[in-house]
Amino acid sequence: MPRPGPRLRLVDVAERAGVSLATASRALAGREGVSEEVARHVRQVSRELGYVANPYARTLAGGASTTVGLIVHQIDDPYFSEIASGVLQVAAEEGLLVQIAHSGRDPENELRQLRHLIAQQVGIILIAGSGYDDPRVEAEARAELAGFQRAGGRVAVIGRHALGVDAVVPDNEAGGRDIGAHLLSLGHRRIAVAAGTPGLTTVADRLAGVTAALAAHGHSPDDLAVVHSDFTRDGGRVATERILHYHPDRTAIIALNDAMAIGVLSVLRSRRIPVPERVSVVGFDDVSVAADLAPSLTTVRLPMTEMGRMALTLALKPKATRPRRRSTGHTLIVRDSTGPAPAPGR
Amino acid sequence: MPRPGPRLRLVDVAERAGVSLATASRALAGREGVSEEVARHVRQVSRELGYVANPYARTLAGGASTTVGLIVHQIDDPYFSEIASGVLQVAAEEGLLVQIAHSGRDPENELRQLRHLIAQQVGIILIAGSGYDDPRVEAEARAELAGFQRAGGRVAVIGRHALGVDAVVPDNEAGGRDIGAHLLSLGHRRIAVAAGTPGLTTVADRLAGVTAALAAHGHSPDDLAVVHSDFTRDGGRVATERILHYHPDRTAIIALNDAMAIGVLSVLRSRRIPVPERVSVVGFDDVSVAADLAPSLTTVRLPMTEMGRMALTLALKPKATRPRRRSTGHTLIVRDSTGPAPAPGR
DNA sequence: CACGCTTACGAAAGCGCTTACGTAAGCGCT
DNA sequence: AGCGCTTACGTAAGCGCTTTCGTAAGCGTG
Repeated sequence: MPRPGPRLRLVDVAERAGVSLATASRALAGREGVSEEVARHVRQVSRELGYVANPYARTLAGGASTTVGLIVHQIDDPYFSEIASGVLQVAAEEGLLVQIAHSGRDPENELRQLRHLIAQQVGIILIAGSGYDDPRVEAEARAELAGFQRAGGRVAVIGRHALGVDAVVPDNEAGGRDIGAHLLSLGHRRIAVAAGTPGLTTVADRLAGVTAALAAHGHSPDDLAVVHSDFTRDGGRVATERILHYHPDRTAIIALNDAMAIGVLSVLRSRRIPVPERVSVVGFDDVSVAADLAPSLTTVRLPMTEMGRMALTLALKPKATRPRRRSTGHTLIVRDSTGPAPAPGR
Repeated sequence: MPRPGPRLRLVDVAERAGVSLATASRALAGREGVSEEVARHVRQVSRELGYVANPYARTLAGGASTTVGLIVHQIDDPYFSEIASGVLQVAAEEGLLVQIAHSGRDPENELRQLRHLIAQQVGIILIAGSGYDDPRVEAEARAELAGFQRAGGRVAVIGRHALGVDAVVPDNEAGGRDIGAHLLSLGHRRIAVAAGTPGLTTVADRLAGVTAALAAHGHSPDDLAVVHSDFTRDGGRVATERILHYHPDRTAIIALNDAMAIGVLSVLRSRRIPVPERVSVVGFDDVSVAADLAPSLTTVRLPMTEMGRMALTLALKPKATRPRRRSTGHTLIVRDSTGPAPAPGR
C-alpha cells in the first residue's frame, strides 16, 4: 500500500532511473530527444513508484493544462447532466480533469464564468447549451474565446453556433420539422408551441423547423400558437395554462424541450385533459425519463452523452483552420403522448 | 473591454498599487501583517484590473488549493446531479473550482478516483453516494482519506458513514420507518421491497428502517419480500418483474430510491396493473420528476441540493477533533402512488 | 533616551515542473 | 584528419505565487 508520505516528485523518479530531471520530463511527456530505450526505462520506474505528476506545477511551467472547463446552464437538468456524463467519460479515458461551472442561463453570468475559466488557465473550454440572441454578449464571448485560442487554448461548444469555434450541433431545425410533419400526418391542424425564452437560439431553431414543416404542407405559420416562457418544467406549466386559456381549440402542444413537456403533461393531467385523446404532446431531447412518463413522451432523441463525448474529442484534436462542425443525428421517437387529432366536430 | 493580452499577474497589481509582491499577496489572501488601509487599496486595484489569481501557481507555492474534488456515482443520475448543483452553488460563492469524477458505483474505481484526486493535490474532497459493504475497500479508502487529512486536506462525505470524516447523512433508517408506517396505516400487510445492490450501505439502512417499522407494529420481517437488483431504473424494472412473478400477492412495493421506483411504475404500467388501486408504490429521495410521474410518486424527500451545500460548507470549516455529523431532515411526501390496500377478498 | 517589543512591509527563496540552451558524442563527408 | 551536422542528454532559468526572514519604523518603558 502506497504510504501517503511526502509526495513523490519527478526528481525522485529521475534519480531512481539514473537520469536527469529534464530527461525524465521528456520521457514521460513522450517528447523527442530521448532514446527509446531510456524513455521506456523511465516510464517503467515511474509506474513502479506510482508517480503522478503535479498538475499545478506542470501547468505553471508552461505545459499544456490538463484541465477542461465545462460550462453548463444547470447541472441538475438531465439534458446537461447527460452531456456532462459523456464529457467525464472521455476525460477519464484521457486522464483529464473536468471543472464544471454553472451559467444559470444568464448570458452575463456565462460570460463571467468563461472569463474565470480562462483566467484559471484551463486548457480546454467546453460550453454546453443554447446560445443567446444578444449580439453584444455573443460578440464578447466570441472575442474572449478567440483570445483564449490564440493563446493555445482549445474550445468546443455543444448545441450552439456562431461562436467561431468547433461545435457539436444537433440539427434542431430538422428535428422541429420532423415533429411538425408527425403531427400533421396525424391530422393535427391547430397546434400550439410551448416555447422557451425567445432569446435562446435553440428555441428559435426548433421553432423554425416546426414552422417550416407547416409551410411545406401549405399551412400558414400564423396557424401556430406560440407561447414563450422559461425553458424549464415550470415554464412548460405556465405556457400550458396560457395555451389552454387563450387557445382552447388546440389539439396538440409541442414543447421545445422535454423539461417543458413534463410541465405540459403535468398541467394537462391535473386538468384531467386526456393525452393523446384530446391533446397530443411532443417534447424534444429524449431525456431518460421521457420513456417513463405517463403517457410516455413522443420526442426527438438527441444523443446527449455522445454529444458530450464528441465535443471533448473534437477539442482534443489540434485546431483546424476553420471551425469544425459535427452534426449529431436525431430521431423522432413516437410514444404514447401523440395520437390522431380528435374529430373536428368534437 | 479587457484585452485578452498577456496575463495579468500579481506583480502587476502590486506595482500598480505601489506595494511589494509580498504585501499584495497578503492583502488579497486576507492574511495579517498588512494595515487595513493598504489592504483595502490593494483589493481595490486588484478589482479594477480584473485580476484573478493563477490557481496553479498559488497551489504550487503552498497555498491552500482552491479546488474541490467531488466524486459521484454517476452525474446523470438526478440524485447526484442535484447534490452537485448544491456543491457548485457554494463553490461559486466561495470562488472555488469543482472537479467532478465518476465512480460508477464501483468500489475499486472509486478508490482509484480518490487516489487520483489526492495526487492532484486538490484541497477538499467530497464523496457523494452510498458506501460499500466491503471492509477491505472501505478500510483502504479510510486510510487514504486519513493521510490526505493529515497532509492538510479536508474531506466530507454525503450519504455515507464509517469513513471517519465529516459527513452529511440523511436519516435513511428513519425515512424507511416513515414509509413502513405509512403503508401499514393504509392497511398494507403484504409488502415487497425493490432494493438496490445489497453491498450498498444506503440500501441496508433504508431497508432496516422499513423492517423496524413492521416490527414496531408487531409484524415479522419475514413478511417482507425483499428483492435485490441494481440501484437504478433498470434495476427497478428487474425487481418488479421478479416480485410480480414470485410474490403476486403483494399490495405495495417500496423502491429504495426514486430511480428504482420509476422502473417499478414503468413495469406496472406496461402490465396494466393499476397504481395505487391494485398496488401502491413508494420511492425514496424525491428527485424532481417524482412529482410529475403518473401517478405522482409518494416518496421520502431528501434535500439533495442542500446536502451538497452542507457538505462543502462543512469541509470549508477547520477540521474538528472528532468527525462531525450533520443530519438532514426528511419528509414523507404522500402523492398519488399510494392508497388503501385493496380489500383482502380481492 | 537607550532598551526591547511589536507591527508593516520588502527581498528573496523556493513549490515541482517544462524547456530553452549548452555540450559531448557519433556520424558521414571531403 | 578535420569539418559540420545531428542526436542524447544535462544544466539552469524561469512559470506566478506564498512564505520565511530581515529590517525599519513606531511604541511604551525604566
